[in-house]
Amino acid sequence: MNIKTIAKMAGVSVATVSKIINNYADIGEETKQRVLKIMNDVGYMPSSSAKTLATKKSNLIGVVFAGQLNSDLSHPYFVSVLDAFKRQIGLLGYDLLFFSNEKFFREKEDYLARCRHFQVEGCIIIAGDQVEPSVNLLDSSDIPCIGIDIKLTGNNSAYLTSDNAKISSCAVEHFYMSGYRDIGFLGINRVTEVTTTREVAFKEAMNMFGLNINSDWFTYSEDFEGESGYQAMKKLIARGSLPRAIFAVTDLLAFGALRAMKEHQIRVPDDVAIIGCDDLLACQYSDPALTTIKQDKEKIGKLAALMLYDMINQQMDPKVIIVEPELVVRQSCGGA
Amino acid sequence: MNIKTIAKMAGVSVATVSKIINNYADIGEETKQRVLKIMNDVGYMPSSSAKTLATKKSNLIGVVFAGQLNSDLSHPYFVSVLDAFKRQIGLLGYDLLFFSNEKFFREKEDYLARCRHFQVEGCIIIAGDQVEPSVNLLDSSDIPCIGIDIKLTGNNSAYLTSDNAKISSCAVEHFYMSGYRDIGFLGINRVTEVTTTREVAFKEAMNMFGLNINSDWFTYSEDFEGESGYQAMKKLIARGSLPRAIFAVTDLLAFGALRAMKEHQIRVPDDVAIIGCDDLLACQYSDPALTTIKQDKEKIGKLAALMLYDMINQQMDPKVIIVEPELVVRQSCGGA
DNA sequence: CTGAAAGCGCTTACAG
DNA sequence: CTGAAAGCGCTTACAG
Repeated sequence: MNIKTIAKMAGVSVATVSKIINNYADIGEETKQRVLKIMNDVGYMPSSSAKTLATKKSNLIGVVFAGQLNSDLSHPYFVSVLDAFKRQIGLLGYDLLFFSNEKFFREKEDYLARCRHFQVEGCIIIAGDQVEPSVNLLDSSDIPCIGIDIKLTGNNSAYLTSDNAKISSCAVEHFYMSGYRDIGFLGINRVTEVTTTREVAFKEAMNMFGLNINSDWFTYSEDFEGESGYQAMKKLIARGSLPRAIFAVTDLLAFGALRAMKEHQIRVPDDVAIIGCDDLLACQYSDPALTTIKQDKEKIGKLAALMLYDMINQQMDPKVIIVEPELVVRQSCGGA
Repeated sequence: MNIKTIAKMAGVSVATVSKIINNYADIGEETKQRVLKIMNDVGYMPSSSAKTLATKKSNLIGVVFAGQLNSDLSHPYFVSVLDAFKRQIGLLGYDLLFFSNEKFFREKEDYLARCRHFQVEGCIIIAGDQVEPSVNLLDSSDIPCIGIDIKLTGNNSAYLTSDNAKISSCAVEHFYMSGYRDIGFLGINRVTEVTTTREVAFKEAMNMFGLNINSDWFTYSEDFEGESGYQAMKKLIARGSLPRAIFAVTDLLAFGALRAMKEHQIRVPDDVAIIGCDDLLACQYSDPALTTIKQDKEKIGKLAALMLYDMINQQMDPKVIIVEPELVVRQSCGGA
């Protein structure tokens, strides 16, 4: 079923049908209704590829999970952001194309090429670590890109991130105000925009409050999984000296730490208090419920869609938007 | 940059370039290498839409979240399945097209039309509730479809689901063997393949063990969110009489129930034991850690990809595959 | 081993 | 208000 058939059935030209599909004004009302009815009756649907080929517009947004060790659909934080993004960009009429990371044309991991290949109109790039050069290529291309937690610098790029410095200072401040002075840090052994910022800011905040930075109380997990947080916490415990409070750069890591402490009969928050970051769903149900710095996933995803849309359509000047984090007090950080 | 330019640069015909791209055998090695080098140098990438238009193959798999109240990217269980699916289907060379549910051509929610529109080669359909007729249309079309937790009956469809009857009997059996006799049920107020099966099987299992089914101990949440499980549990508590154990059809609901009980100083498992279903990550960190019936998300997602691939390529006879669930014992169900 | 040409299903100036 | 025709960038018999 194609446009030609419809034209024939209606006794009009292909051009006329095309104009009706695309809502051109200069079509007789009677003709329009007649053609519309026929299309409806036979369930005609224009071919996307033909349209894309003719117009260079695909109505598709590419989603790329950047980095060697990308989070894909496995990190609850990014999934939530993406969920909000999908909802909003859907309202604006776009569908989403998830590039598989596994395989591609002649084995090359070339995002820009893939975007051209599918003629996507814009991209959302989700942060990962060890970001490949091909992401930079995409970033600096003419394809509008919106980054989540990844600093994009291209002329047609913008990015969103929580205020990561503030996240750390929030945590330290809350510890301080709750009477904690001996504060440790559970970080991650990978070079990421986000985690690096949080660690630097953590130290600055410690300094600001005149608190001692004790490197014995710093421990690092291998990746973003809860299991790795567990391992990292066990390493810290094994060292013998424990801080009274720990800031974990991510809820997932905090959960792992919680499990390690439970195993070692270390009571939270009585022996060691802990604050995470993200406000994953599971924070409400953990033992104890996790005090955390909330990132507004809903807002970030929605804003990303809106900004990308503007960049695609009105050549809006790309910007960076920093979203405010928020302290959510639960049970894992009492008072010292 | 198109095939014509490459042909001109290499001094060969467009047809020859096309054959090289598609790895035809009947091309001179020298020619081939020369053209390949040029494509590489200029970073040429064939246009997907032109290729699709010419071949009717898009290398795209559509993902549809069925149902009025679909789970989209918000239900951790389906996200995990999808994650595994994406990884495997990516290895097989496909990218994923997520249809936005929000809006479409002339406001119609017609999945089949959308699939034709994009010429997707196959679809994965994720269960939701109040499934629209348009999903049935897609199911009974010639497009290969693989369902997750949704019974597909079309000639080119297959589906995967955990053995939901067994899930319930596992739970009841474990309760029974742990000494519990007064068992309640936390279900969901929506007509879904999965939840209906679990409820029916729950009652059958209760009968099998000669246990009393007390309707006072049945309570239903409005949807799949933890918050709704919380509300449902509060309703049950308000009725005054509590069972000694509860089977929640979903971990998310169980988490909500956990919170409600904590608020009412009901100890788990001392006062009321609970078993969930899914084995979400959060089960490990909840208070207490949740005993659950695990669905093998990894396996289901991977199998779905493999089956869909076979259906697309070798016209494999569609099948239904039932995946075995597995009891995971943690702390929420001790001994009575 | 290589190429000319028709065709895939649309859109878009342009002419009337 | 409507239509003829070129063009988008590929693939694929078919001919040589």
